[in-house]
Amino acid sequence: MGRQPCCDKQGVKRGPWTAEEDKKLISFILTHGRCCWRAVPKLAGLLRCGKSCRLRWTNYLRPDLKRGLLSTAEEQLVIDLHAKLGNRWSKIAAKLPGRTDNEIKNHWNTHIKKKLIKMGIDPATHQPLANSKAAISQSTDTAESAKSSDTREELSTKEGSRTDMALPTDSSDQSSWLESGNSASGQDQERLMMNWLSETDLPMDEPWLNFTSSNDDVLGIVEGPLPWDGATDWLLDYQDFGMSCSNLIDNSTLHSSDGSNF
DNA sequence: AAATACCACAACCGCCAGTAG
DNA sequence: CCTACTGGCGGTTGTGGTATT
Repeated sequence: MGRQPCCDKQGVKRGPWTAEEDKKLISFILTHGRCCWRAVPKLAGLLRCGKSCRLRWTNYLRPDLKRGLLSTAEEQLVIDLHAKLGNRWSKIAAKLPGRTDNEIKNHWNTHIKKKLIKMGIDPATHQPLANSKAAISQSTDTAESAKSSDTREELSTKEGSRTDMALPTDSSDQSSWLESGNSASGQDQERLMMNWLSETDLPMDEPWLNFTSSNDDVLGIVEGPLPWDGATDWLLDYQDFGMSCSNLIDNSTLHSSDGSNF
């Protein structure tokens, strides 16, 4: 039988995405919706494999993504869900709007795991570790966690007030926020997007022109440092719409062939 | 100031499930 | 039922940035 690789590795670019590649991918998906990922790189003029495009989109470019550290509420939710679901990161991520499985997985491995161990809780079973000595030996094993995680926890506590902005602390607010998907209604989103596109005159074809943002942090969705440089600040405006991709796809001229959801 | 260690997270890899033909 | 193919998932790695020595 044998399985074909997702792409032939020859002539396929790997490694970090450039701002220009991001723009191409976003522009393509905004104008055409999400068709089969295998075809995306060719149609969008990218030297990437489809899988790489899909990952980049779902983990990084999707406009409905929240960025920044997980709030304490989100963190607690992750712990609870992990206790029930285990390492089913995509299922966990589905309960945290604006968060990706990759992001949660990373956060689990780098922060939560250490915290739990330090608290004497086995992150795998969520049961108390056999004894405190084991806990201590394990925690020393995990990156001398006491040394650094203390300071980080302080930091994260401090930053909690900042990151909490992304998730309303009031539970009723939160539920409505969750239901709404932290976004405008579908029609509004589309209208906003089209207005924005016309106003900003975002080039849909190459060459990519300078496009700078003057409005950073409108809805508090975009937080923390973004990996792209100033030349791609336009993404901030783009993300600020908090729009849902599915609406775009539903209304796009080119319908998704697989019909799957985000 | 330079070297080294450590951390966070973006990206990749390999596998699996679903499905069309 | 079988095969080929795609999208998605979870584990792992690579790399850039930051802290420490």
